Amino acid sequence: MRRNAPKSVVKRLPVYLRILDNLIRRDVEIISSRALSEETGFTAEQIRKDLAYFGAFGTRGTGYNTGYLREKLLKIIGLDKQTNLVVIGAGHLGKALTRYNISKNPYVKVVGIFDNSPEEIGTDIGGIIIRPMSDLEEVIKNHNVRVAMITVPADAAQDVVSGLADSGITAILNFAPTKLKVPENVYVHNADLTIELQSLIYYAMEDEKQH
Amino acid sequence: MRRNAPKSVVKRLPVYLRILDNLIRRDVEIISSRALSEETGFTAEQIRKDLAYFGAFGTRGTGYNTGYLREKLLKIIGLDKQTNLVVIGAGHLGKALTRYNISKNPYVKVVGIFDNSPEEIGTDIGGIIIRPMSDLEEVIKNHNVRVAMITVPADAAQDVVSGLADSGITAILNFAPTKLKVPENVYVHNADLTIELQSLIYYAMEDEKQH
DNA sequence: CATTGTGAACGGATTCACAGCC
DNA sequence: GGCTGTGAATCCGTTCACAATG
Repeated sequence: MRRNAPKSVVKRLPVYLRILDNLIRRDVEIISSRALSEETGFTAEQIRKDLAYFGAFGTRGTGYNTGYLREKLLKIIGLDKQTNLVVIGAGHLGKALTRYNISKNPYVKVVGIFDNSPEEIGTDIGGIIIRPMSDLEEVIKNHNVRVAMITVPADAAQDVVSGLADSGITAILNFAPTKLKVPENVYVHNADLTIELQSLIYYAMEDEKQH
Repeated sequence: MRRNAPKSVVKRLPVYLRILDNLIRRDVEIISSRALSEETGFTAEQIRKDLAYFGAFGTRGTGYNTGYLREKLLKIIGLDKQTNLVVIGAGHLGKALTRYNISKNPYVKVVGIFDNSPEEIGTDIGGIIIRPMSDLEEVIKNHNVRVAMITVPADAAQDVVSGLADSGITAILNFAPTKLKVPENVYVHNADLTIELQSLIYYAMEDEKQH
C-alpha cells in the first residue's frame, strides 16, 4: 500500500468511508464509482483514481464491495485500531468537541480534556473529567496519544503546543485562530471557524456585489 | 474589483485579515509581503498574487499599509457591513458556535438559534433565545440573513436546508455529516469535524506505518 | 534599492478516453 | 456489456524571475 498520498486524496477518503457506513447499514453490498459519485459530488473518475492510488479494490464490470472497501479504507486511514486523542482547552467548543466525538464516532476516543481554569477542573463532560494542563503529558504518554485538538485562545495556543511534540503528538487539529510553529514531523490542520465563516461570507455576498 | 476569485485565494483572505488586525493592534503601519509570509506560512509571491487579484494595494519599495489593506479586504470579503447569520440546531456544537461568534467576531452577528426539541426552546445562549424551527423563515426575512450554520443531525439536515434557499439564504456552513442538495446559487461549505479528524489521523499514523 | 505586480514556467490534480477484465 | 483501472491531455494553482516604480 502506498503512503504519501496527495492531500487532495486524503481529504476525500473519510467521505468514502462515511458513505460506505451508510450503505452497509442499508445492506447494500455493491456500489459503482458512478453511484458513489452521486453520493459524494466527486466525479466517478476521481473516485476510481483515489482508490486505485492504494490498490485495486473493485471488480471490473461490477463495482466495489462495500464491506471489503470499508475494511481497506479503515486500514488506509489508520482507523483499524482505535485512535486516542486529547482535547486541550475546555471552553464551549472544547466541551462540544469532546461530547461530539464520544457520541458520534466509533473509531476514535477522547481520553482526556484539559484546561487551566480552576473552576473548570473536575467538571464531567460526558464521562470525561476536565484535568489541569499539568496532567497533559502524563495522559498523552499513558494512552499513547498521537492526536490533539486545540481549542484554547490564540494567545495561549503556541505555549500549549510547544511541548506536545516531545510528548508524542504527531497531528494537531487547531481551532485556535493563530498559526502554530511545530517541528517538521508534526502535522497541523487548521480549523479556525472564524476563517471558514469569513470565506463563506465572500460567497454569500457574491450575488449582491454583481449588480 | 474582480469577483469570481479562485477558491484557493478566497480561503486565504480571512487569514490576511486576521494578521492585519493583529498588526494594527500593535501599531504596525507597514508590512511587506515577505513579513506577511512569515506570519501566514504562505509564500510572499502567493500573497502578492492573491492581493493583486483584486487590485494594486501596495507601494513598490515599501510594502502594504496595514490599515488601508484591511479596509480593502473587509470590502472584498464582504465584511464592511455587519453580516447576520442563523445557527440551525442547538446541540452542544450549535450552542458553542453561537457563543463563539458572539464573543469573538466583530464582523458577524448571530441573530437566531433554532431547534425543535421542546426542552431546548426558550434557553438563553449568551443573550440569544433558542427558538423553534417554525420561526426560522421569519427571522431570516426580518434580519435579511444570507448565511446559515447547520448543526442538526445528518438525517435532519436535508429537510432543514430545503426551505432555506427560498427564504433568502445564499451560503451554508454545514457541520452535519451529509452532502446537502441545494440550488445552484447557494454555496455550501462542509465543515464535518469527523472528516477533518479522520484525515488528520491518516497523517498521525504515517510515521508508524512506514516502519 | 527595496518591494510590488505580473507574464512565463512549472507542477499537481482533475478530466478524458479507452484498454483491460469480469 | 458494464464498470474498473490508468496513461494522456487538460486545467488550475503555485513558483520563478524580472520588469515596473515609489
